[in-house]
Amino acid sequence: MKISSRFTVAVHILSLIKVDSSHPSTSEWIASSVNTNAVVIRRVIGMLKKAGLVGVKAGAGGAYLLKDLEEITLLDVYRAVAAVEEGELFQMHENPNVECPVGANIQSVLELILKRSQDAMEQVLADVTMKELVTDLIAKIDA
Amino acid sequence: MKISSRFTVAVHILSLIKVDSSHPSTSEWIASSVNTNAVVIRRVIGMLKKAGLVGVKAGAGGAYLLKDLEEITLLDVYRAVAAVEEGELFQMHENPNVECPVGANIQSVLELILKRSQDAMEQVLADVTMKELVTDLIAKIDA
DNA sequence: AAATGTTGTAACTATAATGATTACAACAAA
DNA sequence: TTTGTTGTAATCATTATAGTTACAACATTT
Repeated sequence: MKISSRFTVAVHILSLIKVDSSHPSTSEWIASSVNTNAVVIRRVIGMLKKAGLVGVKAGAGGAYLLKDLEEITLLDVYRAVAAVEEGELFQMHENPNVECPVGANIQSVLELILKRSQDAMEQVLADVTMKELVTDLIAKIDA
Repeated sequence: MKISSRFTVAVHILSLIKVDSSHPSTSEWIASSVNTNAVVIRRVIGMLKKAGLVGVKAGAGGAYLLKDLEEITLLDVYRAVAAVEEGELFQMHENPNVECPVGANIQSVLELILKRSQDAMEQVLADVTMKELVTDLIAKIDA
């Protein structure tokens, strides 16, 4: 299974808010850039709002950043949209048979390794800020 | 979303084949240790077989290892059961609007970073062999 | 050769998450 | 007051997962 596109959509949203100042960042406008339905965008923005990353002018239209892009890591975004529940990237099989020595002990052995693996993935996200991403993005746009 | 439990089930299967030599490794027997249906086990074993990790005595009953555990990394197992299609851990949103500068360029900027993140996760799996895991497992069992 | 037990698959089911869509009340700004 | 937007509920189609039943093909044992 894959990690929900909510994550990449959220990154797109934040980038667009920052890069395009010619339009108010309404859900319709963002949806036309992402190429999806405005309600999908509103749902993701709702999650970013709960995480304190953006604010929204209710009724009036338009989302805006509440933090500097330097202060937002990709991991913050990833967590904000609950792309994966914390510490739950790998699905363990449930209730192995504890009567069996292997069944009784496999979980704890695996957990350690899988956590390391997941942590490594998240660490890469933690090391990239939205600022860096948008800088790269603008470089591409201007190229 | 989470990575399919096929992966941890597969690790359980390989471990059991190695650790428990008192029984032939039939799907029923393995299923009773994993605590699931025998057909689920057969399906995973089928994938491990395609990947060349195990052989199965058709009709007679019993799976057996085709490689030394030192030669099987967790990444091999992960790939064998197609827990995640190669290079596809993160779901990108499809068809962003190329009329929009952000939509036109966000994908390529994101791809690089997400690939790094995914590679970091897989590298941890690649660095652990089934041998190490089973050694840890036996240590727990004997403790 | 026959009986037994296992494998490999197909088919079906239930469950859950995703993403798209419609609808509409609440609200802000002009 | 009008207009346009947000927040949210409700519904739907699609997809993957995991469990289950059923059964033909096959190997081993007697």
